[in-house]
Amino acid sequence: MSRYDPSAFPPFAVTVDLVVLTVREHELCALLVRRGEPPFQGYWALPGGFVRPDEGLGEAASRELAEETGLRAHSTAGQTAAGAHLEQLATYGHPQRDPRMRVVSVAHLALAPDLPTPKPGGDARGARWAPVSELLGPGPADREPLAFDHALILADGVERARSKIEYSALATAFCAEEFTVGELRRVYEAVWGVVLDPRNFHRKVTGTPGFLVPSGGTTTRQGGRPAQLFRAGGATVLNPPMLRPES
Amino acid sequence: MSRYDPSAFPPFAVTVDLVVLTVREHELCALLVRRGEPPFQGYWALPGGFVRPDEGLGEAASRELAEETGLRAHSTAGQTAAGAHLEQLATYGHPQRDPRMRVVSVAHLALAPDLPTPKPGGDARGARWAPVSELLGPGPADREPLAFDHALILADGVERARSKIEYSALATAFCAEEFTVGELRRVYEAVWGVVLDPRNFHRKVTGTPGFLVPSGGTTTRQGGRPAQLFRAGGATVLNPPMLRPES
DNA sequence: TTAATAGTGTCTTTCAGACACTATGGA
DNA sequence: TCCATAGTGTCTGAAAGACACTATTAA
Repeated sequence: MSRYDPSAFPPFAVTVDLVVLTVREHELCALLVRRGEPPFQGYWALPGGFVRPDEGLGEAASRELAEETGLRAHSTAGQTAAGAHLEQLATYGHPQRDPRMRVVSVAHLALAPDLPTPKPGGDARGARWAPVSELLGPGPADREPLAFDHALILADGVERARSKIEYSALATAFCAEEFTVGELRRVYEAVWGVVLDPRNFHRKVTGTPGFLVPSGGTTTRQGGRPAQLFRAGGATVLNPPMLRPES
Repeated sequence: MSRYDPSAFPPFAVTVDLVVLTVREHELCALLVRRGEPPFQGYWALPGGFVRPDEGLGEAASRELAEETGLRAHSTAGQTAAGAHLEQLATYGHPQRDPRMRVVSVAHLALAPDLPTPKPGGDARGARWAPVSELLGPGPADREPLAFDHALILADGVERARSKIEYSALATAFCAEEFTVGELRRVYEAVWGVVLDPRNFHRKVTGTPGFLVPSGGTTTRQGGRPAQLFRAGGATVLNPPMLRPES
């Protein structure tokens, strides 16, 4: 009973699927594409595709992300100007998840700032940003289902994002290169679906070493008193963490 | 450019590899098996094997765990008598990670109580529990390397375990069905490689709702004053968490 | 002036960490 | 008796949450 018999392995197809999240108009949104062929023709699905024979899993995810959004991914450290955070999420391999053949999908999670194009992707298929609240949660049972097991993957990705912004500086991946404390707070509020105290949030976020560095300027783009502009500091883990309010 | 063309997908082999951790004699240990055939013949490796055409990824991991250790896995909730915790860890698919062919491995993490058999597995291959400290970290450069990318997978699994016992009740998966507070403390000390204050640990762990439930009895198996016996409570997330000492 | 957002200060409670002290068994 | 471990109490400092108050812009 050899463990790796190259002449007699069961054949699998391996794909990557992407949970691409952004914050638009105070709402957490996910990128969906419309399927142009069966199965699930006409359904909305997560972007994704086959892993090529000579590329790694992260490479494949990065390539798909660029094809769909034009974003360059930074899978290790924080993002820069035209970049997004990208990390592996989980792998889904239920034998019947694709009705045609055995497909194992390595899902990845990408966090991006609000993109200028409302309908991204140069592809011929349709694409849209859909509010996560309309896709998941205790919504009406008649809402449009996603293709394959993509609702499950999306739910896992959203939960990963919600929990990771507690202990890491990842929330800045949703912001532009320069942002205010208020804009960062609205990111947390949108991702968690809560309302946070602006004063406590300000004290906490500016008091966490390495989270934010002042970039010098100010802006009044949110109205009111001019707010300092910040960039993401080098820190990846937050100490103390930003704790999500309970229940 | 169809995304799922069943007639022209690149063929992959899909395996599961297991990071099986336990605590033996105050040390965090991982289960290794010796490879009986090339490549890496004679090297120590993580247990694992091919995913069968009709089984899911978690099923495959559970089957491999049972074959290697006799443990039944409980992948969702806490473990029971002869069970271990099992969860998906991450997927490794570098194109050259196996010299013979394209293999994508879905690694899983299993946490088990100290097993009665020092050399587990009814298989003909050798197997052993190896202290994690001897396999990872800034040890001597002449230490025996693991097969494939298994050192990387092991490091990721150990880091996952170290971080998960902070926020979840998973540390009880390393204990027998009934255990004392001191035994649980020694689990934390072994996994984190630190020394904890017994009094503060006791106060914290007994004050966290749902973590421990008294089972009524006492034991003196650790010497000293008789200690209360506990079972794992139903809680999966700990609030407040058990924070790992810094640096 | 009013409305809106930015930012500071202050109080209370909770909890982590340090550590004195008591309790209860075995050798 | 001594020694080991179990378990409680008490103090201090850090930080979260509630919220009064000031600051600075645009309409």
